[in-house]
Amino acid sequence: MEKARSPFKTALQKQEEREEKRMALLHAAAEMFNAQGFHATSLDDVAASLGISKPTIYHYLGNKEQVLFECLTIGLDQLFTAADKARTEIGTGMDRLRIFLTNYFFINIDDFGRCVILSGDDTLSSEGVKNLRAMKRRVDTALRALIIEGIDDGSITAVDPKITAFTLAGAMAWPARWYSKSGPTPPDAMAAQIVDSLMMGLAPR
Amino acid sequence: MEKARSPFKTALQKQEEREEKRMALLHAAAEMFNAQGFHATSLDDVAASLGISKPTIYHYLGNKEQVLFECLTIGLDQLFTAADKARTEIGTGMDRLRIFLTNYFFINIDDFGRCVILSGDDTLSSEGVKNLRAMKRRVDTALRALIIEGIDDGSITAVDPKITAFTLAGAMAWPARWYSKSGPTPPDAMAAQIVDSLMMGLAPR
DNA sequence: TTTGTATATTACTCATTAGTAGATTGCAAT
DNA sequence: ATTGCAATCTACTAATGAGTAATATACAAA
Repeated sequence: MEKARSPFKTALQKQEEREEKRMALLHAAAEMFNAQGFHATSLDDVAASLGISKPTIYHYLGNKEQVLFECLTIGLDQLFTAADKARTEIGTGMDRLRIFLTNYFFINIDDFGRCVILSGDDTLSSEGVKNLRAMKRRVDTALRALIIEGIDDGSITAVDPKITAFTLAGAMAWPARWYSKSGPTPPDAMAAQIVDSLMMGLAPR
Repeated sequence: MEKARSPFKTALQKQEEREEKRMALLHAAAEMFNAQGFHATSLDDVAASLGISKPTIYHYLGNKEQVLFECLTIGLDQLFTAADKARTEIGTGMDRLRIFLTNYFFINIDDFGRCVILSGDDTLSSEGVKNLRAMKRRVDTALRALIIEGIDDGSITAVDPKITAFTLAGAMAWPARWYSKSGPTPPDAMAAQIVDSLMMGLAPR
Protein backbone atom coordinates (compact mmCIF):
# COMPACT_ATOMS: atom_id res chain seq x y z
CA MET A 1 0.00 0.00 0.00
CA GLU A 2 1.35 3.42 -0.95
CA LYS A 3 1.31 6.41 1.30
CA ALA A 4 -0.91 9.28 0.22
CA ARG A 5 1.01 11.78 -1.92
CA SER A 6 1.95 14.77 0.19
CA PRO A 7 3.47 18.01 -1.08
CA PHE A 8 5.51 18.18 2.12
CA LYS A 9 8.82 16.49 1.63
CA THR A 10 10.67 14.53 4.23
CA ALA A 11 14.34 15.12 4.87
CA LEU A 12 15.14 11.93 3.00
CA GLN A 13 13.17 12.98 -0.04
CA LYS A 14 15.00 16.28 -0.13
CA GLN A 15 18.30 14.50 0.17
CA GLU A 16 17.34 12.32 -2.76
CA GLU A 17 16.20 15.26 -4.84
CA ARG A 18 19.46 16.99 -4.23
CA GLU A 19 21.40 13.91 -5.24
CA GLU A 20 19.31 13.56 -8.36
CA LYS A 21 20.03 17.13 -9.35
CA ARG A 22 23.72 16.69 -8.65
CA MET A 23 23.87 13.66 -10.92
CA ALA A 24 21.89 15.37 -13.65
CA LEU A 25 24.41 18.21 -13.56
CA LEU A 26 27.34 15.81 -13.70
CA HIS A 27 25.85 13.90 -16.58
CA ALA A 28 25.20 17.06 -18.54
CA ALA A 29 28.71 18.31 -17.85
CA ALA A 30 30.39 15.02 -18.79
CA GLU A 31 28.41 14.82 -22.00
CA MET A 32 29.46 18.30 -23.04
CA PHE A 33 33.07 17.82 -21.97
CA ASN A 34 33.18 14.70 -24.12
CA ALA A 35 31.57 16.35 -27.11
CA GLN A 36 33.52 19.60 -27.13
CA GLY A 37 36.37 19.22 -24.70
CA PHE A 38 36.73 20.63 -21.18
CA HIS A 39 38.12 24.04 -22.08
CA ALA A 40 35.69 24.55 -24.94
CA THR A 41 32.73 23.94 -22.63
CA SER A 42 31.56 26.82 -20.48
CA LEU A 43 29.65 26.31 -17.28
CA ASP A 44 27.09 28.72 -18.68
CA ASP A 45 26.50 26.25 -21.51
CA VAL A 46 26.15 23.33 -19.12
CA ALA A 47 23.71 25.28 -16.98
CA ALA A 48 21.73 26.39 -20.03
CA SER A 49 21.40 22.81 -21.24
CA LEU A 50 19.42 22.10 -18.07
CA GLY A 51 17.55 25.38 -18.08
CA ILE A 52 19.27 26.74 -14.99
CA SER A 53 21.90 29.39 -14.27
CA LYS A 54 25.61 29.07 -13.59
CA PRO A 55 25.61 29.87 -9.86
CA THR A 56 23.41 26.83 -9.34
CA ILE A 57 26.28 24.64 -10.50
CA TYR A 58 28.51 26.26 -7.92
CA HIS A 59 25.86 25.57 -5.33
CA TYR A 60 25.77 21.84 -6.10
CA LEU A 61 29.26 21.07 -7.28
CA GLY A 62 31.80 23.83 -6.80
CA ASN A 63 34.18 25.19 -9.38
CA LYS A 64 34.81 23.90 -12.86
CA GLU A 65 37.75 21.71 -11.95
CA GLN A 66 35.74 20.08 -9.18
CA VAL A 67 32.99 19.29 -11.66
CA LEU A 68 35.47 17.51 -13.90
CA PHE A 69 37.16 15.75 -11.02
CA GLU A 70 33.85 14.39 -9.82
CA CYS A 71 33.08 13.04 -13.31
CA LEU A 72 36.47 11.34 -13.47
CA THR A 73 36.08 9.87 -10.02
CA ILE A 74 32.75 8.33 -10.93
CA GLY A 75 34.16 6.84 -14.12
CA LEU A 76 37.18 5.37 -12.39
CA ASP A 77 35.01 4.04 -9.58
CA GLN A 78 32.90 2.23 -12.14
CA LEU A 79 36.02 0.67 -13.62
CA PHE A 80 37.38 -0.38 -10.28
CA THR A 81 34.06 -1.83 -9.16
CA ALA A 82 33.87 -3.82 -12.40
CA ALA A 83 37.37 -5.19 -11.85
CA ASP A 84 36.61 -6.13 -8.27
CA LYS A 85 33.42 -7.86 -9.25
CA ALA A 86 35.07 -9.79 -12.09
CA ARG A 87 37.69 -11.11 -9.73
CA THR A 88 35.07 -12.80 -7.55
CA GLU A 89 33.45 -14.52 -10.54
CA ILE A 90 33.81 -18.26 -11.03
CA GLY A 91 35.61 -19.78 -14.05
CA THR A 92 39.14 -19.63 -15.41
CA GLY A 93 41.31 -16.54 -15.28
CA MET A 94 40.54 -15.91 -18.91
CA ASP A 95 36.81 -16.18 -18.22
CA ARG A 96 37.12 -13.51 -15.56
CA LEU A 97 39.28 -11.34 -17.78
CA ARG A 98 36.68 -11.57 -20.53
CA ILE A 99 33.96 -10.48 -18.13
CA PHE A 100 36.00 -7.54 -16.98
CA LEU A 101 36.96 -6.38 -20.46
CA THR A 102 33.36 -6.56 -21.63
CA ASN A 103 32.29 -4.28 -18.80
CA TYR A 104 35.33 -2.10 -19.42
CA PHE A 105 33.95 -1.54 -22.90
CA PHE A 106 30.49 -0.59 -21.69
CA ILE A 107 31.89 1.83 -19.15
CA ASN A 108 34.22 3.40 -21.71
CA ILE A 109 31.40 4.30 -24.08
CA ASP A 110 29.36 5.85 -21.28
CA ASP A 111 29.53 9.49 -20.21
CA PHE A 112 31.80 9.15 -17.20
CA GLY A 113 34.06 6.47 -18.63
CA ARG A 114 34.57 8.44 -21.81
CA CYS A 115 35.42 11.43 -19.68
CA VAL A 116 38.25 9.46 -18.07
CA ILE A 117 39.68 8.57 -21.45
CA LEU A 118 39.18 11.85 -23.22
CA SER A 119 40.47 14.11 -20.46
CA GLY A 120 44.19 14.65 -20.34
CA ASP A 121 45.82 14.96 -16.95
CA ASP A 122 46.70 18.51 -17.95
CA THR A 123 43.36 20.02 -16.99
CA LEU A 124 43.64 19.36 -13.27
CA SER A 125 45.67 20.84 -10.47
CA SER A 126 48.70 18.87 -9.33
CA GLU A 127 46.74 17.73 -6.30
CA GLY A 128 43.96 16.36 -8.49
CA VAL A 129 46.40 14.69 -10.86
CA LYS A 130 47.97 12.83 -7.95
CA ASN A 131 44.64 11.45 -6.79
CA LEU A 132 43.67 10.54 -10.32
CA ARG A 133 46.92 8.72 -10.97
CA ALA A 134 46.37 6.69 -7.84
CA MET A 135 42.91 5.65 -8.98
CA LYS A 136 44.14 4.73 -12.44
CA ARG A 137 46.91 2.70 -10.93
CA ARG A 138 44.40 0.70 -8.92
CA VAL A 139 42.52 -0.23 -12.07
CA ASP A 140 45.73 -1.13 -13.87
CA THR A 141 46.83 -3.29 -10.97
CA ALA A 142 43.52 -5.14 -10.97
CA LEU A 143 43.80 -5.74 -14.72
CA ARG A 144 47.31 -7.13 -14.35
CA ALA A 145 46.18 -9.37 -11.52
CA LEU A 146 43.49 -10.86 -13.73
CA ILE A 147 46.04 -11.53 -16.47
CA ILE A 148 48.45 -13.15 -14.05
CA GLU A 149 45.74 -15.37 -12.61
CA GLY A 150 44.93 -16.51 -16.10
CA ILE A 151 48.55 -17.32 -16.86
CA ASP A 152 48.86 -19.20 -13.59
CA ASP A 153 45.83 -21.40 -14.22
CA GLY A 154 46.89 -21.98 -17.83
CA SER A 155 43.89 -20.33 -19.46
CA ILE A 156 46.07 -17.53 -20.84
CA THR A 157 49.29 -18.09 -22.76
CA ALA A 158 52.56 -16.88 -21.24
CA VAL A 159 52.75 -13.12 -21.89
CA ASP A 160 54.27 -10.11 -20.17
CA PRO A 161 51.47 -8.91 -17.86
CA LYS A 162 52.59 -5.30 -17.89
CA ILE A 163 52.78 -4.87 -21.66
CA THR A 164 49.66 -6.94 -22.16
CA ALA A 165 47.73 -4.78 -19.72
CA PHE A 166 48.78 -1.68 -21.63
CA THR A 167 47.82 -3.04 -25.02
CA LEU A 168 44.48 -4.32 -23.73
CA ALA A 169 43.74 -1.00 -22.06
CA GLY A 170 44.64 0.83 -25.26
CA ALA A 171 42.47 -1.38 -27.42
CA MET A 172 39.54 -0.96 -25.02
CA ALA A 173 39.98 2.79 -24.71
CA TRP A 174 40.01 3.50 -28.41
CA PRO A 175 36.26 2.98 -29.02
CA ALA A 176 35.54 5.93 -26.71
CA ARG A 177 36.87 7.99 -29.60
CA TRP A 178 34.75 6.77 -32.43
CA TYR A 179 32.07 4.31 -31.32
CA SER A 180 28.50 5.56 -31.26
CA LYS A 181 25.74 3.62 -29.52
CA SER A 182 23.30 4.75 -32.17
CA GLY A 183 25.42 3.37 -35.01
CA PRO A 184 24.77 0.15 -36.92
CA THR A 185 26.44 -2.21 -34.41
CA PRO A 186 24.76 -2.35 -30.98
CA PRO A 187 27.01 -2.18 -27.89
CA ASP A 188 26.76 -5.88 -26.97
CA ALA A 189 27.74 -6.99 -30.44
CA MET A 190 30.62 -4.54 -30.65
CA ALA A 191 31.88 -5.50 -27.19
CA ALA A 192 31.73 -9.17 -28.10
CA GLN A 193 33.62 -8.68 -31.34
CA ILE A 194 36.40 -6.64 -29.79
CA VAL A 195 36.80 -8.79 -26.71
CA ASP A 196 36.71 -12.01 -28.74
CA SER A 197 39.41 -10.66 -31.01
CA LEU A 198 41.61 -9.82 -28.05
CA MET A 199 40.97 -13.11 -26.27
CA MET A 200 41.93 -15.04 -29.36
CA GLY A 201 45.37 -13.46 -29.15
CA LEU A 202 45.72 -14.53 -25.53
CA ALA A 203 44.50 -18.11 -25.87
CA PRO A 204 47.06 -20.83 -25.19
CA ARG A 205 48.16 -22.67 -28.32
CA MET B 1 84.82 23.10 -52.53
CA GLU B 2 82.54 25.43 -50.58
CA LYS B 3 81.44 28.80 -51.79
CA ALA B 4 82.70 31.75 -49.77
CA ARG B 5 80.21 32.69 -47.05
CA SER B 6 78.26 35.73 -48.18
CA PRO B 7 75.85 37.75 -46.04
CA PHE B 8 73.66 38.25 -49.11
CA LYS B 9 71.10 35.52 -49.29
CA THR B 10 69.81 33.96 -52.44
CA ALA B 11 66.12 33.50 -53.04
CA LEU B 12 66.51 29.82 -52.27
CA GLN B 13 68.22 30.46 -48.97
CA LYS B 14 65.45 32.80 -47.94
CA GLN B 15 62.89 30.20 -48.94
CA GLU B 16 64.65 27.69 -46.77
CA GLU B 17 64.89 30.05 -43.84
CA ARG B 18 61.21 30.71 -44.05
CA GLU B 19 60.45 27.01 -44.13
CA GLU B 20 62.71 26.41 -41.15
CA LYS B 21 60.92 29.06 -39.13
CA ARG B 22 57.54 27.66 -40.13
CA MET B 23 58.53 24.22 -38.91
CA ALA B 24 59.99 25.56 -35.68
CA LEU B 25 56.68 27.29 -35.03
CA LEU B 26 54.69 24.15 -35.77
CA HIS B 27 56.89 22.04 -33.53
CA ALA B 28 56.57 24.48 -30.67
CA ALA B 29 52.81 24.67 -31.12
CA ALA B 30 52.37 20.89 -31.32
CA GLU B 31 54.47 20.38 -28.22
CA MET B 32 52.40 22.83 -26.22
CA PHE B 33 49.09 21.54 -27.57
CA ASN B 34 50.13 18.06 -26.48
CA ALA B 35 51.27 19.15 -23.04
CA GLN B 36 48.37 21.42 -22.15
CA GLY B 37 45.66 20.88 -24.71
CA PHE B 38 44.67 23.08 -27.64
CA HIS B 39 42.29 25.40 -25.82
CA ALA B 40 44.56 25.79 -22.82
CA THR B 41 47.43 26.92 -25.03
CA SER B 42 47.45 30.54 -26.15
CA LEU B 43 49.26 31.68 -29.25
CA ASP B 44 50.97 34.25 -27.06
CA ASP B 45 52.49 31.37 -25.10
CA VAL B 46 53.64 29.62 -28.23
CA ALA B 47 55.19 32.81 -29.55
CA ALA B 48 56.86 33.53 -26.22
CA SER B 49 58.42 30.06 -26.15
CA LEU B 50 60.34 31.04 -29.29
CA GLY B 51 61.05 34.60 -28.19
CA ILE B 52 58.77 36.18 -30.80
CA SER B 53 55.39 37.90 -30.79
CA LYS B 54 51.98 36.59 -31.73
CA PRO B 55 51.51 38.44 -35.03
CA THR B 56 54.55 36.61 -36.34
CA ILE B 57 52.62 33.36 -36.04
CA TYR B 58 49.82 34.85 -38.10
CA HIS B 59 52.40 35.91 -40.65
CA TYR B 60 53.74 32.37 -41.07
CA LEU B 61 50.78 30.16 -40.35
CA GLY B 62 47.47 31.93 -40.11
CA ASN B 63 44.91 31.60 -37.34
CA LYS B 64 44.94 29.17 -34.46
CA GLU B 65 42.85 26.52 -36.14
CA GLN B 66 45.13 26.55 -39.18
CA VAL B 67 48.11 26.01 -36.91
CA LEU B 68 46.49 22.92 -35.44
CA PHE B 69 45.31 21.67 -38.81
CA GLU B 70 48.82 21.92 -40.20
CA CYS B 71 50.18 19.89 -37.27
CA LEU B 72 47.55 17.21 -37.78
CA THR B 73 48.21 17.06 -41.51
CA ILE B 74 51.91 16.52 -40.94
CA GLY B 75 51.24 13.74 -38.42
CA LEU B 76 48.78 11.97 -40.68
CA ASP B 77 51.10 12.35 -43.65
CA GLN B 78 53.83 10.64 -41.67
CA LEU B 79 51.49 7.76 -40.89
CA PHE B 80 50.38 7.41 -44.46
CA THR B 81 53.91 7.55 -45.80
CA ALA B 82 54.92 4.85 -43.33
CA ALA B 83 52.05 2.63 -44.45
CA ASP B 84 52.87 3.14 -48.10
CA LYS B 85 56.50 2.35 -47.55
CA ALA B 86 55.75 -0.78 -45.52
CA ARG B 87 53.57 -2.12 -48.31
CA THR B 88 56.49 -2.08 -50.75
CA GLU B 89 58.73 -4.01 -48.37
CA ILE B 90 59.65 -7.63 -49.06
CA GLY B 91 58.63 -10.48 -46.75
CA THR B 92 55.32 -11.93 -45.59
CA GLY B 93 52.26 -9.84 -44.88
CA MET B 94 52.97 -10.15 -41.20
CA ASP B 95 56.54 -8.93 -41.73
CA ARG B 96 55.23 -5.83 -43.46
CA LEU B 97 52.59 -5.29 -40.80
CA ARG B 98 55.27 -5.49 -38.13
CA ILE B 99 57.35 -2.88 -39.91
CA PHE B 100 54.39 -0.58 -40.22
CA LEU B 101 53.29 -0.92 -36.61
CA THR B 102 56.80 -0.25 -35.37
CA ASN B 103 56.92 3.00 -37.30
CA TYR B 104 53.37 3.75 -36.21
CA PHE B 105 54.67 3.64 -32.65
CA PHE B 106 57.56 6.01 -33.33
CA ILE B 107 55.31 8.49 -35.08
CA ASN B 108 52.74 8.33 -32.29
CA ILE B 109 55.21 9.34 -29.62
CA ASP B 110 56.47 12.26 -31.68
CA ASP B 111 55.08 15.80 -31.61
CA PHE B 112 52.87 15.65 -34.69
CA GLY B 113 51.70 12.08 -34.26
CA ARG B 114 50.75 12.70 -30.66
CA CYS B 115 48.86 15.74 -31.82
CA VAL B 116 46.73 13.54 -34.09
CA ILE B 117 45.87 11.24 -31.22
CA LEU B 118 45.36 13.81 -28.50
CA SER B 119 43.25 16.25 -30.51
CA GLY B 120 39.57 15.51 -30.67
CA ASP B 121 37.75 16.30 -33.89
CA ASP B 122 35.80 18.86 -31.91
CA THR B 123 38.38 21.64 -32.16
CA LEU B 124 38.14 22.08 -35.92
CA SER B 125 35.58 23.58 -38.24
CA SER B 126 33.32 21.16 -40.07
CA GLU B 127 35.36 21.72 -43.21
CA GLY B 128 38.56 20.74 -41.39
CA VAL B 129 36.94 17.72 -39.77
CA LYS B 130 35.91 16.43 -43.18
CA ASN B 131 39.44 16.67 -44.54
CA LEU B 132 40.84 15.08 -41.42
CA ARG B 133 38.42 12.19 -41.52
CA ALA B 134 39.43 11.50 -45.09
CA MET B 135 43.12 11.37 -44.13
CA LYS B 136 42.43 9.09 -41.19
CA ARG B 137 40.41 6.81 -43.40
CA ARG B 138 43.32 6.49 -45.81
CA VAL B 139 45.56 5.32 -42.97
CA ASP B 140 42.95 2.89 -41.71
CA THR B 141 42.46 1.49 -45.20
CA ALA B 142 46.18 0.92 -45.58
CA LEU B 143 46.32 -0.86 -42.23
CA ARG B 144 43.45 -3.13 -43.18
CA ALA B 145 45.11 -3.90 -46.51
CA LEU B 146 48.23 -5.02 -44.70
CA ILE B 147 46.21 -7.29 -42.45
CA ILE B 148 44.33 -8.80 -45.39
CA GLU B 149 47.55 -9.44 -47.29
CA GLY B 150 48.87 -11.27 -44.26
CA ILE B 151 45.77 -13.41 -43.99
CA ASP B 152 45.92 -14.20 -47.68
CA ASP B 153 49.53 -15.37 -47.61
CA GLY B 154 48.92 -17.34 -44.41
CA SER B 155 51.30 -15.37 -42.19
CA ILE B 156 48.39 -14.00 -40.14
CA THR B 157 45.64 -16.15 -38.66
CA ALA B 158 42.08 -15.67 -39.89
CA VAL B 159 40.71 -12.58 -38.15
CA ASP B 160 38.18 -9.87 -38.93
CA PRO B 161 40.30 -7.17 -40.62
CA LYS B 162 38.07 -4.31 -39.54
CA ILE B 163 37.94 -5.15 -35.86
CA THR B 164 41.59 -6.12 -35.82
CA ALA B 165 42.59 -2.82 -37.39
CA PHE B 166 40.68 -0.98 -34.67
CA THR B 167 42.21 -2.92 -31.82
CA LEU B 168 45.71 -2.57 -33.26
CA ALA B 169 45.22 1.16 -33.80
CA GLY B 170 43.97 1.52 -30.25
CA ALA B 171 46.85 -0.40 -28.76
CA MET B 172 49.34 1.68 -30.76
CA ALA B 173 47.65 4.99 -29.93
CA TRP B 174 47.62 4.47 -26.19
CA PRO B 175 51.33 5.05 -25.57
CA ALA B 176 50.92 8.63 -26.83
CA ARG B 177 49.15 9.17 -23.53
CA TRP B 178 51.70 7.89 -21.09
CA TYR B 179 54.98 6.91 -22.76
CA SER B 180 57.93 9.22 -22.24
CA LYS B 181 61.07 8.94 -24.35
CA SER B 182 63.15 9.94 -21.37
CA GLY B 183 61.74 7.14 -19.21
CA PRO B 184 63.50 3.88 -18.31
CA THR B 185 62.60 1.99 -21.50
CA PRO B 186 64.03 3.48 -24.72
CA PRO B 187 61.70 3.83 -27.73
CA ASP B 188 63.09 0.89 -29.72
CA ALA B 189 62.72 -1.49 -26.82
CA MET B 190 59.22 -0.30 -26.03
CA ALA B 191 58.17 -0.53 -29.67
CA ALA B 192 59.57 -4.04 -29.92
CA GLN B 193 57.77 -5.21 -26.79
CA ILE B 194 54.42 -3.82 -27.78
CA VAL B 195 54.58 -4.93 -31.40
CA ASP B 196 55.82 -8.40 -30.45
CA SER B 197 52.97 -8.79 -28.02
CA LEU B 198 50.45 -7.84 -30.69
CA MET B 199 52.03 -10.03 -33.36
CA MET B 200 51.94 -13.02 -31.09
CA GLY B 201 48.17 -12.67 -30.96
CA LEU B 202 47.98 -12.64 -34.75
CA ALA B 203 50.33 -15.54 -35.48
CA PRO B 204 48.78 -18.61 -37.09
CA ARG B 205 48.50 -21.58 -34.76
C1' DT C 1 6.38 35.18 14.39
C1' DT C 2 10.95 35.11 13.71
C1' DT C 3 15.01 33.15 12.38
C1' DG C 4 17.81 30.15 9.61
C1' DT C 5 18.84 27.37 5.66
C1' DA C 6 18.50 25.59 0.84
C1' DT C 7 17.69 26.94 -3.74
C1' DA C 8 18.09 29.87 -7.35
C1' DT C 9 18.48 34.32 -9.76
C1' DT C 10 20.41 38.76 -11.91
C1' DA C 11 24.01 41.45 -12.55
C1' DC C 12 28.27 42.30 -11.97
C1' DT C 13 34.14 42.02 -12.01
C1' DC C 14 38.20 40.71 -13.76
C1' DA C 15 41.40 38.12 -16.46
C1' DT C 16 42.49 36.03 -20.61
C1' DT C 17 43.09 35.70 -25.38
C1' DA C 18 41.99 35.52 -30.53
C1' DG C 19 42.62 38.40 -33.94
C1' DT C 20 43.82 43.14 -36.21
C1' DA C 21 45.69 47.87 -37.31
C1' DG C 22 49.41 50.37 -38.15
C1' DA C 23 54.16 51.44 -37.71
C1' DT C 24 59.02 50.13 -38.49
C1' DT C 25 63.05 48.29 -40.48
C1' DG C 26 65.74 46.26 -44.03
C1' DC C 27 66.59 44.47 -48.33
C1' DA C 28 65.95 44.07 -53.42
C1' DA C 29 64.50 45.33 -57.75
C1' DT C 30 63.45 49.20 -60.95
C1' DA D 1 66.04 57.55 -55.30
C1' DT D 2 61.90 55.11 -55.07
C1' DT D 3 58.83 51.75 -54.86
C1' DG D 4 57.54 47.40 -53.01
C1' DC D 5 57.73 43.39 -50.24
C1' DA D 6 58.99 40.45 -46.14
C1' DA D 7 59.37 40.23 -41.35
C1' DT D 8 58.46 41.90 -37.17
C1' DC D 9 56.87 44.75 -33.46
C1' DT D 10 53.61 47.50 -30.13
C1' DA D 11 49.25 48.47 -28.97
C1' DC D 12 44.89 47.94 -29.45
C1' DT D 13 39.50 45.58 -29.80
C1' DA D 14 36.12 42.79 -28.75
C1' DA D 15 34.49 38.71 -26.93
C1' DT D 16 34.30 35.14 -23.79
C1' DG D 17 33.88 33.02 -19.58
C1' DA D 18 35.21 31.88 -14.53
C1' DG D 19 33.88 33.13 -10.37
C1' DT D 20 31.28 36.30 -6.82
C1' DA D 21 28.03 39.52 -4.47
C1' DA D 22 23.75 40.65 -3.39
C1' DT D 23 19.21 39.43 -3.44
C1' DA D 24 14.63 36.84 -3.48
C1' DT D 25 11.74 33.05 -2.31
C1' DA D 26 10.17 29.09 0.01
C1' DC D 27 10.03 26.24 3.68
C1' DA D 28 11.08 24.39 8.32
C1' DA D 29 12.23 24.83 12.99
C1' DA D 30 12.22 27.37 17.31
